[in-house]
Amino acid sequence: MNDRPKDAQTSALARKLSQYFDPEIEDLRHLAALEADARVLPAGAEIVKQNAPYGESAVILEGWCLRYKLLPGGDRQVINFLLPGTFVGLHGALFETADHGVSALTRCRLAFFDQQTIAQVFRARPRLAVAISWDHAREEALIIERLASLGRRDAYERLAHLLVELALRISWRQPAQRPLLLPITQAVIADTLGLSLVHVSRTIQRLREEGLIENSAQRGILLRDLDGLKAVCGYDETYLHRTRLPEKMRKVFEG
Amino acid sequence: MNDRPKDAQTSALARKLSQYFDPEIEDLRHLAALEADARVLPAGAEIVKQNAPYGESAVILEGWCLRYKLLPGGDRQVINFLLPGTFVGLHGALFETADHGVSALTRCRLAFFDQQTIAQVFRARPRLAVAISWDHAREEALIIERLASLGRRDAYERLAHLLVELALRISWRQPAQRPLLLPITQAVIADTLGLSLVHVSRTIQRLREEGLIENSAQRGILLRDLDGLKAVCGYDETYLHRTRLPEKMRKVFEG
DNA sequence: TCGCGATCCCAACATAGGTTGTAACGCCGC
DNA sequence: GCGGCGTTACAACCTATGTTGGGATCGCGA
Repeated sequence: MNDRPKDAQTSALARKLSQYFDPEIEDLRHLAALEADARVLPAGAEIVKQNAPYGESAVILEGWCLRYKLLPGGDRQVINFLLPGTFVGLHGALFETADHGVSALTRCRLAFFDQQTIAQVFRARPRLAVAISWDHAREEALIIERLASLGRRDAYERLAHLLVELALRISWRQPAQRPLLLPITQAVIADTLGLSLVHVSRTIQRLREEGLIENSAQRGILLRDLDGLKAVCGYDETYLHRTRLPEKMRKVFEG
Repeated sequence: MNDRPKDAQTSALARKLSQYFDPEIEDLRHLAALEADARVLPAGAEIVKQNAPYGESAVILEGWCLRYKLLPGGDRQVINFLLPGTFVGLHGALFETADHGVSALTRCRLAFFDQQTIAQVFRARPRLAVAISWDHAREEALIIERLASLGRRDAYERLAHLLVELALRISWRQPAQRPLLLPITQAVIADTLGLSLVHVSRTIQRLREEGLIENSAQRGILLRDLDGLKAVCGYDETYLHRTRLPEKMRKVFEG
């Protein structure tokens, strides 16, 4: 469903939104305006500071970021993983203070823009506003699925589910990429799945013994048997919503 | 901050969005168009069916609804509680199939509208589109806080946190309402907090023994000591975002 | 009036997962 | 080469929570 020719030069943002609709030249021009001010950040850099007033908003051009929440006790709960083409602090800017933080998981390239620019985009291209709402709803679906994981799956299933989800999200963007190596540490996994570091280690060990993953190589986790992992957690990818806007809806919103 | 005079006749939706900005007459007229087709549903009615194509969208006029996800094993994970003034299936309509269900928790009055109508509203009143995005971001913040609860709080704190959150959401809408009686069963709480029914019962008992709550009366849980409950979970209400759009942002988006 | 389903209570037992502690390995700056 | 830091491995023990099973209460429809 996503096999139309793609320009390798296209920005990640445009590529993502074009999963939703066919952007016109004018749309692409406005998206490009958002991506003018690119900066490189090292892994671990803090992009949005929790409990501080919101600063600038940005789009991720390259690399992974992490949204997380710090709790009174000092614990950290990872909310979700942000891949290239994702906004950082777009909707949050509508609030006074940030109720969560965002940091760079890997080395990243981000494009910062001010609110004037995005407001301008919304006014000039209402269909982009709808596309961005659609994208927001899709990101929310990921968070909801994680919620269901924490609530109703055990550590073994949770881990398998997370690994499959990340693998699908990556390989959807870069179908060619092999092997499937995820750039995450066990500490990040623990804070994502609501487990202790030790138990993550135990559970990874189990998956390894069963031949589903491997992590001897370098940093990161190597997925060896994606279908096996899917079977472990009964993976159902409906929530990823890997489809375009239904034709019926398109007519309504484009009309 | 929210003590401007309110017309009791105003719809819940208009009241909610006016926490965000001052609607003009024209805005209210368009919102009213969404609320024309009101229907009453009994408690337990299914509004959105998981795994089925999306049907109509709606706004809640009265009563509480429940968003939930059914997992392969038959477990249910409650996503969040929808109060009057909340949309049902608004963004979901942009997807092909529903990845979660919505049902009426209490007897409800809902106003259904078709996509043509809402698209029309967005075109005619862009500021309403922004207001609705703001509202969406606020609902998402609730889900994220729940995620943090499931990941990093124990049963005792989780329960206290949920009770405080619901109490604040209700009493914000109806400051006068006393006593604070929540219309939820222990089974719903269990499915919300990722606990077993039995453990919810145990934990409620503990809160009762400590004089924080009471549930002898009728159906539901009666909150007796809100500050005590807040202390139990270290409640920080930042994530509720009970503030209006920052002045700076207002200028940008209204300009 | 009876019975039935939903809700809630309670106790005994089982286990998933947390906590603490130790150790090995690779990477990087000095 | 050394030392420190981040990451991972693994074992012993502990506790929060799940499971099972029994029973009480209440509202409501037949």
